[in-house]
Amino acid sequence: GEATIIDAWSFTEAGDKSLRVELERAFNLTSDLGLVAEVFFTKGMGAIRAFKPHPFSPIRPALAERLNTAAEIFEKLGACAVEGKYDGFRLQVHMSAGKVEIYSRKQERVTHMFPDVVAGVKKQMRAREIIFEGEALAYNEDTGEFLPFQETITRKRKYGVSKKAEEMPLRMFAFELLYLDGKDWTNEPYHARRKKLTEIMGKGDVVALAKNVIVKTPKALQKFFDECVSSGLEGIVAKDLSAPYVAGARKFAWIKLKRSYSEKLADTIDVVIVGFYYGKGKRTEFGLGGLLTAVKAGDRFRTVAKIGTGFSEAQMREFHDSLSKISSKQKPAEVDSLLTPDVWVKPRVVVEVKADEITRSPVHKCAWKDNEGLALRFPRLMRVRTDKGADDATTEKEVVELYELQKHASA
DNA sequence: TGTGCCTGCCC
DNA sequence: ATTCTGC
DNA sequence: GCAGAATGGGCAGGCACA
Repeated sequence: GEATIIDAWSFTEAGDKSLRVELERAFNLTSDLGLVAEVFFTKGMGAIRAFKPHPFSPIRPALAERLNTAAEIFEKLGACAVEGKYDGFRLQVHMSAGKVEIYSRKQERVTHMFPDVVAGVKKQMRAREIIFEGEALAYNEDTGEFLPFQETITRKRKYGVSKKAEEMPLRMFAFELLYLDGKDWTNEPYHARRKKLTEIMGKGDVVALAKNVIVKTPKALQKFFDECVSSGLEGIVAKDLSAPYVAGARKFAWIKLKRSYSEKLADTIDVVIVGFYYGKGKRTEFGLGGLLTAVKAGDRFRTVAKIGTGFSEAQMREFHDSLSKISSKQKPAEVDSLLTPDVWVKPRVVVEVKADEITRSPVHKCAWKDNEGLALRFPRLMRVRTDKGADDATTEKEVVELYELQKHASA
């Protein structure tokens, strides 16, 4: 990847990797390897050290690590800032001389998809030149509810943009200021970035500041997390008050805590394996890349998720061996599935799977009705339930109940 | 014109 | 997105 | 600790084909 290329440049000049960090910073601030190369080879390291972001070159976004409890986060950061985590898509907005461009998390130009955001930014941000970030999502003004990610994502489109924008206006929750009127803000501490962002935010319906507090105790952190979750957010992101904005890195300056990390707030269900896939790359050697799993509905087994993560290499070998022994040439008669695994398996083995939430599905047969079923979002294997048989698996009815519960929980 | 399959990008 | 593994 | 490589659900859009 880019790291290898940058290392190579460092070698040509210094004979080792010593220039890597600075070259990488230049790349992270512009997402433009060509530009970094040109500057490096024509002007040298002095110009690389002087690199700063500028409008219309997307900055590679800072990323967050994760921890599982508020206590662990506080141990790591001490007193810190905490922001609500919104379940939409991340946008980086650039504005200069009245022109606005919007970039996605992967630095794609997505301006044309969000005319409503563009208009809101022009109207609300009191700046000549700015780069800032936030999360955009669909929002119901009347009920105050956020729409599920599945709805928000339909705004990511090429055609029918203005009609869709009218039907489903977005709201953008801003959380980072990176550049303002010629000044690079990425090296400023978080508290300064946030203060400045607050100062330049004008009133309006589109852009708002992300919910934010400063906490001085683990208890306060936990309380804010609970508030966020009960108001329908995914969780929180905690930030080191004195840390700069570290572009393109997963540093412990940002730590996320999602509601699904907690045992109590996650959906953990027991599913039956009905098939498996051989897998690609490294997994070829284990003979298993993933599992097709189902819940129980009377005498039937209806698919609810594929599981492709959470097992160790040893576990993959074990699954391959044990499942091969109960394989079936064809789909077992009692299984309802639109998907075809590489190997069908008699529904016998139960595994515990964790998921962030339950979503409507066009491909999974659980609770299938009117061409739509239910599926798990972010399914991962927790453990094998050797103590359970197929009859003890979670039922379709229980999944429906969890789905209903989840809908009402976010009010 | 409509359907199904595949890809790329969101998470 | 989550998770595991080699470095 | 970090980077890389496996993998998940699902959306819009492109393309082949009926």
